[in-house]
Amino acid sequence: MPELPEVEVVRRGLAEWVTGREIASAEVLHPRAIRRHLPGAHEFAARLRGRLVKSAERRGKYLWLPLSGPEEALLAHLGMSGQLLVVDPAAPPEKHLRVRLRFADGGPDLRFVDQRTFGHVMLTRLAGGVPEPIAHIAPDPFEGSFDEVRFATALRAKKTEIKRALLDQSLISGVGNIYADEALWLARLHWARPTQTLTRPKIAELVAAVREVMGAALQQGGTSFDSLYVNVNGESGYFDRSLEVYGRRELPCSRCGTPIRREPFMNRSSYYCPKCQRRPR
DNA sequence: CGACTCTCCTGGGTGC
DNA sequence: TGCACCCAGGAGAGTC
Repeated sequence: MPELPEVEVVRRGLAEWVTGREIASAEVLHPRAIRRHLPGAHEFAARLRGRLVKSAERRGKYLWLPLSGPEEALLAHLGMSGQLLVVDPAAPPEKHLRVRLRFADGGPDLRFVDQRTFGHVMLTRLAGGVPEPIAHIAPDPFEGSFDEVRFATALRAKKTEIKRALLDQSLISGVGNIYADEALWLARLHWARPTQTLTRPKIAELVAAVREVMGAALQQGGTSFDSLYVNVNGESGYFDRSLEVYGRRELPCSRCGTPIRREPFMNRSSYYCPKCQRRPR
Protein backbone atom coordinates (compact mmCIF):
# COMPACT_ATOMS: atom_id res chain seq x y z
CA MET A 1 0.00 0.00 0.00
CA PRO A 2 1.83 3.07 -1.16
CA GLU A 3 2.05 5.83 1.40
CA LEU A 4 4.53 8.69 1.39
CA PRO A 5 7.78 6.64 1.56
CA GLU A 6 6.76 4.33 -1.28
CA VAL A 7 5.59 7.23 -3.42
CA GLU A 8 8.89 9.01 -2.79
CA VAL A 9 10.79 5.94 -4.00
CA VAL A 10 8.73 6.06 -7.19
CA ARG A 11 9.34 9.78 -7.57
CA ARG A 12 13.09 9.27 -7.39
CA GLY A 13 12.89 6.57 -10.01
CA LEU A 14 10.87 8.81 -12.32
CA ALA A 15 13.26 11.70 -11.77
CA GLU A 16 16.09 9.48 -12.91
CA TRP A 17 14.45 7.67 -15.81
CA VAL A 18 11.79 9.95 -17.25
CA THR A 19 12.99 13.53 -16.73
CA GLY A 20 14.04 15.31 -19.92
CA ARG A 21 12.29 12.88 -22.26
CA GLU A 22 9.64 13.71 -24.86
CA ILE A 23 6.29 11.92 -24.73
CA ALA A 24 5.49 10.43 -28.13
CA SER A 25 2.08 8.96 -27.33
CA ALA A 26 -0.32 8.11 -24.52
CA GLU A 27 -2.64 5.15 -24.64
CA VAL A 28 -5.49 4.67 -22.15
CA LEU A 29 -6.38 1.01 -21.77
CA HIS A 30 -8.94 1.45 -18.99
CA PRO A 31 -11.11 4.58 -18.76
CA ARG A 32 -11.40 4.33 -14.99
CA ALA A 33 -7.68 5.09 -14.67
CA ILE A 34 -8.30 8.62 -15.97
CA ARG A 35 -11.76 9.10 -14.44
CA ARG A 36 -10.72 12.40 -12.88
CA HIS A 37 -9.49 13.67 -16.23
CA LEU A 38 -12.90 14.95 -17.30
CA PRO A 39 -12.12 15.81 -20.95
CA GLY A 40 -11.53 12.11 -21.59
CA ALA A 41 -8.93 9.79 -23.06
CA HIS A 42 -8.64 11.35 -26.49
CA GLU A 43 -7.96 14.82 -25.14
CA PHE A 44 -5.61 13.36 -22.51
CA ALA A 45 -3.48 11.74 -25.21
CA ALA A 46 -3.56 14.75 -27.52
CA ARG A 47 -2.39 17.13 -24.81
CA LEU A 48 0.48 14.89 -23.73
CA ARG A 49 1.90 14.28 -27.18
CA GLY A 50 5.15 16.14 -27.83
CA ARG A 51 5.56 17.42 -24.26
CA LEU A 52 8.83 17.12 -22.36
CA VAL A 53 8.90 15.86 -18.77
CA LYS A 54 10.65 18.59 -16.78
CA SER A 55 10.94 16.96 -13.35
CA ALA A 56 9.24 14.65 -10.85
CA GLU A 57 7.52 16.19 -7.80
CA ARG A 58 5.57 14.91 -4.83
CA ARG A 59 3.33 16.09 -2.02
CA GLY A 60 2.07 13.47 0.39
CA LYS A 61 0.88 10.51 -1.65
CA TYR A 62 0.45 12.43 -4.89
CA LEU A 63 3.18 12.72 -7.47
CA TRP A 64 3.33 14.71 -10.66
CA LEU A 65 5.47 15.36 -13.70
CA PRO A 66 5.59 19.03 -14.75
CA LEU A 67 5.59 19.32 -18.53
CA SER A 68 7.08 21.70 -21.07
CA GLY A 69 4.76 24.27 -22.58
CA PRO A 70 1.72 25.52 -20.62
CA GLU A 71 1.90 25.25 -16.82
CA GLU A 72 0.57 21.71 -16.59
CA ALA A 73 1.58 18.37 -15.12
CA LEU A 74 0.75 14.71 -15.35
CA LEU A 75 -0.64 14.01 -11.87
CA ALA A 76 -0.79 10.52 -10.39
CA HIS A 77 -2.20 8.90 -7.28
CA LEU A 78 -1.35 5.23 -6.84
CA GLY A 79 -4.34 4.32 -4.70
CA MET A 80 -3.61 1.05 -2.99
CA SER A 81 -2.33 -1.09 -5.86
CA GLY A 82 -1.05 1.37 -8.44
CA GLN A 83 2.43 1.11 -9.93
CA LEU A 84 4.35 3.36 -12.26
CA LEU A 85 6.75 1.14 -14.16
CA VAL A 86 9.63 2.06 -16.42
CA VAL A 87 9.82 -0.86 -18.84
CA ASP A 88 11.23 -1.86 -22.23
CA PRO A 89 8.72 -0.83 -24.92
CA ALA A 90 8.95 -4.33 -26.38
CA ALA A 91 7.82 -5.92 -23.11
CA PRO A 92 4.33 -7.48 -23.29
CA PRO A 93 1.51 -5.53 -21.66
CA GLU A 94 1.04 -6.21 -17.96
CA LYS A 95 -2.22 -7.86 -16.93
CA HIS A 96 -3.49 -4.70 -15.26
CA LEU A 97 -1.91 -2.14 -17.58
CA ARG A 98 -4.15 0.96 -17.53
CA VAL A 99 -2.16 3.76 -19.20
CA ARG A 100 0.91 3.54 -21.37
CA LEU A 101 3.23 6.39 -22.34
CA ARG A 102 5.73 5.95 -25.15
CA PHE A 103 8.69 8.27 -25.64
CA ALA A 104 10.18 9.86 -28.73
CA ASP A 105 13.65 8.50 -27.95
CA GLY A 106 12.42 4.91 -28.29
CA GLY A 107 13.56 4.20 -24.72
CA PRO A 108 11.60 2.63 -21.89
CA ASP A 109 7.85 3.21 -21.58
CA LEU A 110 6.21 4.69 -18.52
CA ARG A 111 3.34 2.37 -17.65
CA PHE A 112 0.59 2.84 -15.08
CA VAL A 113 -0.43 -0.59 -13.83
CA ASP A 114 -3.18 -0.90 -11.23
CA GLN A 115 -5.01 -4.03 -10.24
CA ARG A 116 -7.72 -2.50 -8.06
CA THR A 117 -8.10 0.77 -9.99
CA PHE A 118 -8.25 2.98 -6.91
CA GLY A 119 -5.40 4.95 -8.39
CA HIS A 120 -5.65 7.40 -11.26
CA VAL A 121 -3.68 9.73 -13.49
CA MET A 122 -4.74 13.02 -15.04
CA LEU A 123 -3.37 16.02 -16.85
CA THR A 124 -3.94 19.19 -14.89
CA ARG A 125 -2.91 22.82 -14.54
CA LEU A 126 -0.28 23.90 -12.07
CA ALA A 127 -0.93 26.88 -9.83
CA GLY A 128 2.17 28.09 -8.04
CA GLY A 129 3.88 24.81 -8.82
CA VAL A 130 1.10 22.70 -7.27
CA PRO A 131 -1.52 20.77 -9.28
CA GLU A 132 -4.92 22.41 -8.92
CA PRO A 133 -6.80 19.27 -7.79
CA ILE A 134 -4.56 18.94 -4.75
CA ALA A 135 -4.50 22.58 -3.70
CA HIS A 136 -6.48 21.64 -0.57
CA ILE A 137 -3.86 19.10 0.59
CA ALA A 138 -1.54 20.18 3.39
CA PRO A 139 2.24 19.93 2.96
CA ASP A 140 3.68 16.65 4.15
CA PRO A 141 6.00 16.54 7.18
CA PHE A 142 9.13 16.31 5.01
CA GLU A 143 8.44 19.56 3.18
CA GLY A 144 10.05 22.78 4.32
CA SER A 145 6.64 24.44 4.10
CA PHE A 146 5.13 22.07 6.67
CA ASP A 147 4.15 24.35 9.55
CA GLU A 148 4.17 22.46 12.82
CA VAL A 149 2.60 25.26 14.84
CA ARG A 150 -0.20 25.58 12.31
CA PHE A 151 -0.70 21.81 12.36
CA ALA A 152 -0.91 21.72 16.16
CA THR A 153 -3.40 24.57 16.21
CA ALA A 154 -5.60 22.96 13.58
CA LEU A 155 -5.40 19.59 15.31
CA ARG A 156 -6.48 20.97 18.69
CA ALA A 157 -9.41 22.74 17.05
CA LYS A 158 -10.75 19.47 15.63
CA LYS A 159 -13.45 17.50 17.39
CA THR A 160 -12.36 14.05 16.43
CA GLU A 161 -10.00 11.18 17.22
CA ILE A 162 -6.27 11.50 16.61
CA LYS A 163 -6.08 8.77 14.00
CA ARG A 164 -8.86 10.29 11.91
CA ALA A 165 -6.96 13.57 12.02
CA LEU A 166 -3.69 11.91 10.96
CA LEU A 167 -5.45 10.46 7.93
CA ASP A 168 -7.00 13.84 7.06
CA GLN A 169 -4.81 15.01 4.19
CA SER A 170 -5.90 18.62 4.65
CA LEU A 171 -4.14 18.68 8.04
CA ILE A 172 -1.01 16.67 7.21
CA SER A 173 -0.49 14.74 3.99
CA GLY A 174 1.24 11.46 3.22
CA VAL A 175 0.08 9.44 6.25
CA GLY A 176 -2.03 6.35 5.56
CA ASN A 177 -3.41 3.59 7.76
CA ILE A 178 -0.11 1.74 8.20
CA TYR A 179 2.15 4.62 9.21
CA ALA A 180 -0.61 6.18 11.30
CA ASP A 181 -0.66 3.04 13.47
CA GLU A 182 3.13 2.90 13.56
CA ALA A 183 3.54 6.56 14.54
CA LEU A 184 0.83 6.35 17.21
CA TRP A 185 2.59 3.34 18.71
CA LEU A 186 5.91 5.17 18.76
CA ALA A 187 4.31 8.22 20.41
CA ARG A 188 2.33 5.99 22.82
CA LEU A 189 -1.01 7.39 21.78
CA HIS A 190 -4.23 5.42 21.46
CA TRP A 191 -5.93 5.88 18.08
CA ALA A 192 -9.17 7.10 19.69
CA ARG A 193 -7.55 9.87 21.72
CA PRO A 194 -9.56 13.09 21.27
CA THR A 195 -7.47 15.68 19.45
CA GLN A 196 -8.60 18.45 21.79
CA THR A 197 -6.88 16.76 24.73
CA LEU A 198 -3.44 16.75 23.09
CA THR A 199 -0.85 19.17 24.43
CA ARG A 200 1.51 20.96 22.09
CA PRO A 201 4.54 18.99 23.34
CA LYS A 202 2.66 15.74 22.74
CA ILE A 203 1.78 16.85 19.22
CA ALA A 204 5.45 17.67 18.59
CA GLU A 205 6.31 14.16 19.77
CA LEU A 206 3.73 12.71 17.39
CA VAL A 207 5.05 14.69 14.41
CA ALA A 208 8.55 13.47 15.25
CA ALA A 209 7.21 9.91 15.35
CA VAL A 210 5.57 10.32 11.95
CA ARG A 211 8.87 11.55 10.51
CA GLU A 212 10.73 8.73 12.22
CA VAL A 213 8.62 5.85 10.90
CA MET A 214 8.29 7.24 7.39
CA GLY A 215 11.96 8.20 7.23
CA ALA A 216 13.01 4.70 8.25
CA ALA A 217 10.66 3.18 5.67
CA LEU A 218 12.07 5.44 2.98
CA GLN A 219 15.60 4.32 3.74
CA GLN A 220 14.66 0.66 3.46
CA GLY A 221 12.47 1.23 0.41
CA GLY A 222 15.42 2.89 -1.22
CA THR A 223 17.70 -0.06 -0.68
CA SER A 224 15.43 -2.53 -2.46
CA PHE A 225 14.75 -0.20 -5.35
CA ASP A 226 15.70 -1.56 -8.76
CA SER A 227 16.56 1.49 -10.83
CA LEU A 228 15.07 0.28 -14.10
CA TYR A 229 11.88 -0.96 -12.57
CA VAL A 230 10.08 1.81 -10.74
CA ASN A 231 8.05 -0.34 -8.46
CA VAL A 232 5.66 -0.05 -5.58
CA ASN A 233 4.27 -2.99 -3.71
CA GLY A 234 3.25 -3.86 -0.17
CA GLU A 235 5.76 -6.67 0.19
CA SER A 236 9.01 -4.87 -0.44
CA GLY A 237 11.58 -3.70 2.07
CA TYR A 238 10.12 -2.18 5.16
CA PHE A 239 6.86 -4.05 5.25
CA ASP A 240 8.06 -7.48 6.26
CA ARG A 241 10.78 -6.52 8.69
CA SER A 242 10.15 -3.34 10.56
CA LEU A 243 6.49 -2.89 11.39
CA GLU A 244 5.86 -2.73 15.13
CA VAL A 245 2.07 -3.03 15.26
CA TYR A 246 0.44 -3.01 11.82
CA GLY A 247 -0.76 -6.51 10.89
CA ARG A 248 0.70 -7.95 14.11
CA ARG A 249 -2.44 -8.99 15.96
CA GLU A 250 -1.66 -11.20 18.98
CA LEU A 251 2.09 -10.83 18.47
CA PRO A 252 4.03 -9.34 21.40
CA CYS A 253 4.70 -5.62 21.58
CA SER A 254 8.45 -5.12 21.19
CA ARG A 255 8.48 -2.68 24.13
CA CYS A 256 6.45 -4.52 26.73
CA GLY A 257 5.49 -7.95 25.37
CA THR A 258 1.74 -7.35 25.57
CA PRO A 259 -0.14 -8.90 22.63
CA ILE A 260 -0.96 -6.36 19.94
CA ARG A 261 -4.67 -5.75 19.54
CA ARG A 262 -6.69 -5.17 16.38
CA GLU A 263 -9.86 -3.12 16.40
CA PRO A 264 -12.28 -2.16 13.62
CA PHE A 265 -11.81 1.42 12.54
CA MET A 266 -13.59 3.17 9.66
CA ASN A 267 -14.31 -0.13 7.88
CA ARG A 268 -10.68 -1.16 8.26
CA SER A 269 -8.31 -1.85 11.15
CA SER A 270 -6.35 -0.19 13.89
CA TYR A 271 -3.50 -2.04 15.52
CA TYR A 272 -2.09 -0.92 18.86
CA CYS A 273 -0.54 -2.07 22.11
CA PRO A 274 -3.20 -1.96 24.84
CA LYS A 275 -0.56 -1.34 27.52
CA CYS A 276 1.67 1.25 25.82
CA GLN A 277 -1.28 3.03 24.24
CA ARG A 278 -3.93 3.50 26.89
CA ARG A 279 -7.47 3.96 25.71
CA PRO A 280 -8.87 7.38 26.67
CA ARG A 281 -11.72 7.19 29.16
C1' DC B 1 -20.03 23.92 7.83
C1' DG B 2 -17.84 20.18 10.46
C1' DA B 3 -17.89 15.35 11.36
C1' DC B 4 -18.82 11.21 9.78
C1' DT B 5 -20.28 7.27 6.48
C1' DC B 6 -20.56 5.39 2.00
C1' DT B 7 -18.63 3.98 -2.31
C1' DC B 8 -15.53 2.69 -5.79
C1' DC B 9 -12.46 -2.15 -7.15
C1' DT B 10 -10.11 -6.85 -7.55
C1' DG B 11 -8.08 -11.02 -6.07
C1' DG B 12 -6.21 -13.67 -2.25
C1' DG B 13 -7.70 -16.08 1.61
C1' DT B 14 -11.14 -18.69 4.28
C1' DG B 15 -14.94 -21.60 5.53
C1' DC B 16 -18.44 -24.69 4.20
C1' DT C 1 -13.25 -28.38 -6.15
C1' DG C 2 -16.39 -24.73 -6.16
C1' DC C 3 -18.56 -20.96 -4.41
C1' DA C 4 -19.99 -17.24 -1.34
C1' DC C 5 -18.11 -14.12 1.45
C1' DC C 6 -14.67 -11.06 3.72
C1' DC C 7 -10.90 -8.03 3.64
C1' DA C 8 -7.43 -4.58 2.17
C1' DG C 9 -7.26 0.75 1.36
C1' DG C 10 -7.54 6.61 -0.20
C1' DA C 11 -10.33 10.14 -0.89
C1' DG C 12 -14.27 12.30 -3.07
C1' DA C 13 -19.30 12.28 -2.74
C1' DG C 14 -23.03 12.27 0.04
C1' DT C 15 -25.58 12.65 4.60
C1' DC C 16 -26.96 14.62 8.87
